[in-house]
Formats: sequence, structure tokens, C-alpha cells
Amino acid sequence: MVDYYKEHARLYVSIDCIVLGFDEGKLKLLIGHRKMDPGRGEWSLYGDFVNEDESLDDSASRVLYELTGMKDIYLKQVGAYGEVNRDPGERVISVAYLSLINVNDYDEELRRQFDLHWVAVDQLPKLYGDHNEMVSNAVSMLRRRIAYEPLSFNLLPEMFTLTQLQRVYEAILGHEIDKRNFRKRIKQMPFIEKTGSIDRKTSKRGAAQYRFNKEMYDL
Amino acid sequence: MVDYYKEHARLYVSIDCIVLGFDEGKLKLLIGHRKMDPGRGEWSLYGDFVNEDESLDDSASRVLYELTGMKDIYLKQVGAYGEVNRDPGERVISVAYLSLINVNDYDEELRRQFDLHWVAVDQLPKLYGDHNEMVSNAVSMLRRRIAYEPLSFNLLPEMFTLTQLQRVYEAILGHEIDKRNFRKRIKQMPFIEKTGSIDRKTSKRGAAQYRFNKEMYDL
DNA sequence: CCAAAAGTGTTCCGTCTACACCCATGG
DNA sequence: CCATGGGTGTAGACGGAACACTTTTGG
Repeated sequence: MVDYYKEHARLYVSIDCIVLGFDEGKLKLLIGHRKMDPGRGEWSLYGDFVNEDESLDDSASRVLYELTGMKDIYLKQVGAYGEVNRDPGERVISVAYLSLINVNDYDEELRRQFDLHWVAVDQLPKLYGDHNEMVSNAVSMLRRRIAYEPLSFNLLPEMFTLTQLQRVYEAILGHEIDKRNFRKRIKQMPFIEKTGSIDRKTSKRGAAQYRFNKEMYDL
Repeated sequence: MVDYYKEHARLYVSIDCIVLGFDEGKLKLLIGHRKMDPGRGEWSLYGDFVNEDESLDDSASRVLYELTGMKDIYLKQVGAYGEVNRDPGERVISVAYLSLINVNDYDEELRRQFDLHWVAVDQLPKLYGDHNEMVSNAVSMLRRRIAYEPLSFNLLPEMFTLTQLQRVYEAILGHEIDKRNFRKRIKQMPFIEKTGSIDRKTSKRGAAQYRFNKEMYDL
């Protein structure tokens, strides 16, 4: 195979995953301590370099799988970050991806093994390089999109109560929502269907459990 | 300097510029015939490889400057494209940038010299690689953003009439807008200021000319 | 029996939409 | 004098925001 472009520079390209979860009523980010030089020990997003033979999306899926053991997760590109000195080590272009997971589906073993921590997004420490900027852009993106797309489900178990769903919206938007208005809005969405079952854990009275019906949404 | 990441792959990284202009009542894209192999002669966006010592944004500015001789132009990242075979030549990651220019500011000489053509975005030919996808994402982005940000000005001369402005909105949104409602909305924007002057070219009666006041907008 | 969460409608206000006629002037 | 584009206001529809009480039951 001819190398058509050989006179041009080749750069390192990496993926950084912004993994968000919902826990204790707050939006939380999965971060760890950097395992390589430079910056070893600093708080950092989890990431890896892109291989020759994988697409950016595939690479992001792989990184997330290595990290969480989870597949078929919501994953969306946030953007490419390319300041010359953004990484203290070398010139690296990084493509940030946002992923939304349900913290309960995520194996605690794996979390400890990778030494990862859930930290509230509004109380983040300084992260490695430009990672804080990536996170803040990812959260802005999530806020914008949640008005149009049903994304909150990715942060919840398969079955959830309307109150749980409301807490997720509140955590993402950063303000309280009126219960009656919220429920009115949700009832208009045909893809949120009431299951027969009742959750008796969260209240004495018990709350109806709902489910996101993907088929209904895709219509 | 130590190469911390030397065991990892390095990839070609390029910029592709989606240059949009407004002409003859339509939104138009600047495209040319590809000047290198593979795909020589195919319709293509204008782009170039990212150098070692320039950021992605700087690289996009440079590409646009080489192409149009224009600086300080609206330029916004659309996203990174990284399918393994997206470029028929080699594995190349490309970062797409949207730019909006006023076609009258753009030198006709330069256009001919680079053999570039303005083509209506709703009548585009098949472009090289995944360039059609980039354009369609860029146009979607523009449509979404125009509702919140005053971007239309970038497509017009410094002074413009309200009818011209309306035509730009219509071209971007793809549908007609009621004249009175449009003017009502515009009057609420303090950063669109009436200049004293009157344009007598577009109508017999003459139309008031307006201007975008950036200082006012930045407040 | 009471604390704690679930569930439920109505009114108001601001925003968006539809819609038709007069004005000024160059040719 | 008339064709052409510039300029203006009002009424109805719609969607979002504010707001308070009843229900159920585990402890």
C-alpha cells in the first residue's frame, strides 16, 4: 500500500471518557489517579490511545469496556481537543466522549481494582491537563440534549419511579422542578410506560414503576 | 524530551473546512476538485493536515486563511471523524470545522485560482470520503445554533437590510418566515442597531440598514 | 396515629403564529 | 401612475410556570 500522505506529521490520538452516573441525588463523574508519566497520581479521566485499526467510536467503546466491563452503553462524542500543550507529556489530540451509566450496574470490584472514584460534578478537583474543560463541555451538552432526547434512563435502573426520574432531571439541570408539571410532561411521552409493579423500598405507600420503551421511542 | 507514549500509534490528523456563504437567496458551500491522490478530481471540501506545532483551532484558521485570505472568521468545530476507512488513501482522523463568510468579502481571483465553486447545500454532488456527512452535520449544527446565537451576520455585509437578514434565516432554516413576526423578533434584539443609512439598491422606496453591534451583544 | 412519599388539576401569563393593508419612489 | 419592495399591529392558540391538598401505609 502506498503511503499517500507520508510527508505529513502523524500525531498521537487518544480518547478520554467522561463517565457520568447518578448517585445520592447527584450527578457524579468517574475519575481515577493517573497511572503513567507524566502527571502520575493526578486526578484524571480514564482514557487510552486510539489504535491504527479501530474507529474513534470503537476506541471509545473499547476504553469504556476495559474500564467498566459494560457494553452497549450510551456514548456520544463531545469534541476534539487539540491545543499543542494540552497534554504535559507529548503533543496528543484527544477526542472526548460522554457516557451515561447506571451506577448499580457497575461492578464495585472493578471500581476498586482500577482505583476509580465517583465524584460529584460540581465538586471536582483539578484534573489532569484540560480534562476539567472536557467535563464541563460534556455536562453542558447533556443539559442541552436532555430537553429533546430521553437520556436520563441511561442513568437509572431498567425500572424506576417518577420521583427517581425527576431527581435525575434535577441533578442534570441543577435546579428543582415542580412535581406536578414534571409528571404532566412525562405522561405525554408514550415511550415511558407504566409497568404493573410497585416499588415499596422508597416509600411506605409504594410508587409505580416505569420503564423506557425503546421501540416506542424509535417510532 | 522523553517520548512518553512511544509505544502507541501515531495517526494522520487533518482539518476539513465547511465554508458556508449566502448567495442568490441560498445557503452555499465552497467546494473544489481534489488536488491529490487518491480521489484526484473528485468534489471535496478544502482541508489540510494538522502540523505538529499548531492547535486544531489554529490549523483550521490557517486552512481557511490559505483558502480565502480571510482572518477572524466565524469558525466552530463540528466534530472528529474517525472511521478506519473514511479516507480512501490512508487512515486519517479528520476534524471538521464550520465557517461562515460573506461571499462578497471573498476574492473572486482567489476563488478561480483554487478552482473553488459555490454550490447550494441542498444540491450537493457526492463529495470525497465522508465529506457529505460532515456537511450535513455542520448544517444541522448551524440550524440549531441560529435559534440562540446571532450567526446570520457572518453571512452578510457589515450593513444589511431586514429583508436580507430574513432571507438568510429562511435559507438556513429551510422555510419561509412571516415578515411581521420576524421584524418583531429582531426589534427585541438590542445588538441589532439601525444605522442612519438607507439602501436604495434593493428597492425603489429604500430600506433602512442595520448593523450587528458586537459590544452590545457581549454584555 | 403520624410521618413521609405518592399522586393529582386549574389558572395565569408570556410567547409564537396567523393574518392584510398602506407607504414611498424610480422608471 | 403603477409596480415593487418596505414597513406596521392585533387577536387567538399554545405551552410553561405557579400553586395545595388528599392518599396510603410502615413503624
